[in-house]
Amino acid sequence: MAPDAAPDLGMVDALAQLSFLVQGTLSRHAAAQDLSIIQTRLLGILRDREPTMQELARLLELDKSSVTGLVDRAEKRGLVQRTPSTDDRRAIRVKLTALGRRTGLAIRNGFQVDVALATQSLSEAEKKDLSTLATRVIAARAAERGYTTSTKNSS
Amino acid sequence: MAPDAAPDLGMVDALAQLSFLVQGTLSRHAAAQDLSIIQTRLLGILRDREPTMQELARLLELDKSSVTGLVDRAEKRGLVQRTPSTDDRRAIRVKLTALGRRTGLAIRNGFQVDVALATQSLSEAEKKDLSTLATRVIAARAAERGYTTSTKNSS
DNA sequence: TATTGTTATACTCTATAACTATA
DNA sequence: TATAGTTATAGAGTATAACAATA
Repeated sequence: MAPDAAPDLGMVDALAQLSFLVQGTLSRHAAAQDLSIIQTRLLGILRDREPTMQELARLLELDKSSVTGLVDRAEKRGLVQRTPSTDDRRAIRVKLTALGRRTGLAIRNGFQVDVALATQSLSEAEKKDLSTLATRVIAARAAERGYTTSTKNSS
Repeated sequence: MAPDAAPDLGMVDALAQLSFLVQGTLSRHAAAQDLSIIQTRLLGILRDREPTMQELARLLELDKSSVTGLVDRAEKRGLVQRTPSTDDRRAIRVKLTALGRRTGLAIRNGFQVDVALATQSLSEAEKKDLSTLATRVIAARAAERGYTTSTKNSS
């Protein structure tokens, strides 16, 4: 049942390769809904936010003009909606439509199955360790970027 | 020194968000060399291989026509080189140039610094745990895809 | 016939620069 | 003047379909 001990790749290669593995998996489930990774990420970010275009640009680390196109395409597909901001007449807020929320969930559910498969060789304790350690790395980064406490986003 | 306990995001969100964090970091160091993530990944894969175009397509999970363009642009910049395959006159092999190897290393070195920063709040034991667990997830996947033992690639 | 690689084409994604409207 | 957002433009990255050369 235990094949060979995996020689540790070291933190640098392990994190890089894991990120490619995860992005590939996410990409396949996004493609099943005819969406790209970045569109999927947009849906994930909007899951619990209604940011302005500028805030979206900061969250996605994209230029504001890139966000315009991204939101254009998502809106054309009925996944998100632009609404005027109440307090600043220059700004607009972007929010999920019901379809956008459903689509994001469908992708997430498919991804979840693959995550379970990918981690099935780990014990329950090891799974807990992995998600906890990953969470701590993310939280440290969020703190650096000045996010307030528990910030759920992506996927 | 210990801020708040990070509430565990769960495996699904933790892996997805970590992958975006890592890709963003990698992307910034790639951009410092005026390269994209996918070009950087190409350099990483070629670090210890001289695959044919078709093998490259499988490794990158891209269509062969996409790989043609990718290698075209890398070759134009002097990062890789096409050489005819000795055993099959239809096939060609792609390999790194000295510049390609240097550039890949420069990106990797920059990335390594950020990885150290991102994980500095973990104890040495925790770092070891994280890289080991990540390695095991990668190894399980590699086994599924039929790779032979220790396969170093990416970054 | 099947496989390897390229070309033609179309679309998404991205940044830069210039613009409009509001602050 | 500065900020929020869009438009125009150019280029990378991607897939599909059709092709040439070789197996």
